[in-house]
Amino acid sequence: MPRAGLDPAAVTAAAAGLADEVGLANVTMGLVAERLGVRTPSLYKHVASQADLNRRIAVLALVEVGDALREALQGRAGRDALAAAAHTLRSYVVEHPGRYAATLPLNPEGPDDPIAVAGARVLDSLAAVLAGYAIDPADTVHAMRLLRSLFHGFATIEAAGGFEMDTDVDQSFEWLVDFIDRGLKA
Amino acid sequence: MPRAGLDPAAVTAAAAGLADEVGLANVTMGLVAERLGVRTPSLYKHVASQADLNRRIAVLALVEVGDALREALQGRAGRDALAAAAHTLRSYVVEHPGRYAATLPLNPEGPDDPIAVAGARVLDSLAAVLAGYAIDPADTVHAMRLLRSLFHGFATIEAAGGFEMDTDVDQSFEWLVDFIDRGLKA
DNA sequence: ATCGTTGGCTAACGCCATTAGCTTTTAGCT
DNA sequence: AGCTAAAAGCTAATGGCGTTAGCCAACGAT
Repeated sequence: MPRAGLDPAAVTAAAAGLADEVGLANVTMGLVAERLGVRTPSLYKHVASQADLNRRIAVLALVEVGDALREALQGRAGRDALAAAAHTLRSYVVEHPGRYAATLPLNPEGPDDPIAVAGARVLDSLAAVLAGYAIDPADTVHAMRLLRSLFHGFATIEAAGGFEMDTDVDQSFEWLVDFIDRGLKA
Repeated sequence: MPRAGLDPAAVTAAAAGLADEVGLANVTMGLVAERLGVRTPSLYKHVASQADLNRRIAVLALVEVGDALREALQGRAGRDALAAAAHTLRSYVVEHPGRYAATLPLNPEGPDDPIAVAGARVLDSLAAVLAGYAIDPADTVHAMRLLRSLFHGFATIEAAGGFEMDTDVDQSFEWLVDFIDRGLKA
């Protein structure tokens, strides 16, 4: 029988795709194997465990988010950059809820943990957004946490179907971006 | 052998306590049974399944949060109420991360689903906070979603250890409450 | 052509959720 | 007080999933 020609990246990609389709919690090793046309134990030649696979999905998601943010912020500043970052993050979570969910248990095991590296790149983009506002350097950390908390919370609740659909969620999101923009200018 | 004298509430309470101690994902039926001094299958006389147990934990947490909020908001308004609600929510999540995590998959199966009822009570308290500000009625929905997203996001990231500890998280939280207060006044 | 490495497979183990069916306690009724 | 029926516990068993061990075939380098 011919070989499947897998590698860690291919396994991670398949798992990430499944996570978006059926939810991260329902991504089973058997399901990933089936998707790849392989038997379950074969996966262990490429990833160490299910926990390892989840970490790889998280890194993939953080890298993708980081790239998307960097691209979206090209040449933008101030309110423009804020809106671009906000929409980019929300779109990513809506389109890839499973991948994104894998990033929630942020447990960097060290400073060179790939998850910490990829996470830091995302934070750099958020810092770039804040650079467009005149913020007391002592407050930038707080403003960063504000953005992280708000975007993460909104995306998570939206992905979980936590908002009543009788009022337009897009409209709320625009209102929210505007609210933050006004606040950061003061 | 004497009887254990369990009921759904006791099982739920034990499971919620374990969730706070070992994390919701690690709450196994066997662990709950052991905590209660009972064999695993006996639990099924009181709860239908593990999913049912998780929903009960979520309801418990939402009721507790709702009660805590209502009490904290007694006689307060405006910035005072906002700060009280914020601190109450954060404290609850820090002290009961496992219970709170059970509330994340918000899937109300109907308008009389206990999870929807308990959730609505929490939202009522948030609405009470906003009542202390002069907000265009058309914008209250957006402001509600702002508060939910922000508090939920902050608490979730904090509970996951997602904030670098080199800058005081308490200080960020105060800054954040102040930021929202100023914004809601404009 | 061959040899070692690599990637796939089958078989097997242990843990967990769940169900079936039995036994004993216990509350309510006479 | 004694009886009965439901409720609450137990043991045994099933099926799924993660993981490991050990075997064999494919493939790249010599």
